[in-house]
Amino acid sequence: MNTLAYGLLGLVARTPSSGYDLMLQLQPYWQAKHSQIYPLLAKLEQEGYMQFTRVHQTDRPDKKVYSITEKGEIALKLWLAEPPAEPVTRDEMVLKAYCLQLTDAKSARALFTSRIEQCKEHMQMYEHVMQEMEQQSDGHPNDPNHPAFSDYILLSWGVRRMKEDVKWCEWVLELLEKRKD
Amino acid sequence: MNTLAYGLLGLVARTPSSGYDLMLQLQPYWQAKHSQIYPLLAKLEQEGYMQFTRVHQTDRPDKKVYSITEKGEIALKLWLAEPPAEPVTRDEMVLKAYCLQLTDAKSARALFTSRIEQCKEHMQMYEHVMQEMEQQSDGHPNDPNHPAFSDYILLSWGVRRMKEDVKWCEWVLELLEKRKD
DNA sequence: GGTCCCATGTAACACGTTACATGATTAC
DNA sequence: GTAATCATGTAACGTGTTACATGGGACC
Repeated sequence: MNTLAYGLLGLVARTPSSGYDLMLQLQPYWQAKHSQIYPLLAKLEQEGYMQFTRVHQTDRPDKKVYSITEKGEIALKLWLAEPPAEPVTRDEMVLKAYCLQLTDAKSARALFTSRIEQCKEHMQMYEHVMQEMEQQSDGHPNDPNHPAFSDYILLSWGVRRMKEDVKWCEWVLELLEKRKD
Repeated sequence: MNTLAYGLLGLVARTPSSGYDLMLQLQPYWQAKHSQIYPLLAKLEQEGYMQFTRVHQTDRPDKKVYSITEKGEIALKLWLAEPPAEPVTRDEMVLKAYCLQLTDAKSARALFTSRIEQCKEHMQMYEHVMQEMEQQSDGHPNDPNHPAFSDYILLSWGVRRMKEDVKWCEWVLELLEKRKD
């Protein structure tokens, strides 16, 4: 049982889904390809954490819809009660920023303007989804009892982080103005 | 040539160092164990991106001090000119937050209080190093011509992020007050 | 005497990505 | 026709972690 396994367990606990669907749902929160997900689902099913039913579709290929078992729910709740592991971030940008002195001023600036663009793209995506949520008439998602509460807070985290990263990049760009080459 | 290889190249370009030293220097920016670094350094040396000289020490074991070659510098500068890849973050916290509805209110709150503690610890470390930098008498590191400029901006990024994450956790904790169980 | 730091390496395993493989339906 | 989406899987490879292996010096 690794983190990806618990992530999948968490998704199917909310809504029974196919492997393909889980892959898409998981993307924003944990990057994993279908080639990693399918074998893991098979393993989780064999070990009794999940079960699946084959669902026939006429317009599309048939699918296996996975749902959580009692054993899976117990394991999931035990995992949830443990404090979260420290995040692991692998950002090429950090390594490149560390080498600023080795580049010309132009490349140095480009590093931060590129990152600003990346951040803004993500921010717009997040904000768009949040706005759609807020416009639904089933209550506001900032209510912790709303079913989309967790989605809402994670999106707002994304927006906050992107905003802060943009601010930082702009601050660095300002400092870089004073650079002599 | 992968990202870790360029990271090592960037470090030795600034200061020729041993594998052990590179491992320690790299830790804050890219997590890698010595078992990954030593073979990679050997490969980079064989392919002509780096060279090493054996340095004898009396009180400690001898070491191999790696420095960058011309070929290495060219490769490094080409890499620096490319826009940075999108960061990859793997944070268990995100997956756990997604499952908030499945836990009791107590575990839900614990998730965010634990994260606040983690953030504050990091923040204090970063701030401590920054303060030490500022107290050195060789100019202020927020000058882009200062040799520690890149270290300084990366530390300040760390502090900013940690502060923002704490704020977000506190915001979520406030919202969670209204939860009915 | 035990533990920590320095210093370098290999081996086995776990995790993640890319590529290979198949095949139907929908949209341009 | 050609590309995209849905749907599931395997194989090969690259990356990252844990464990094994060695050995001297410093410190308590």
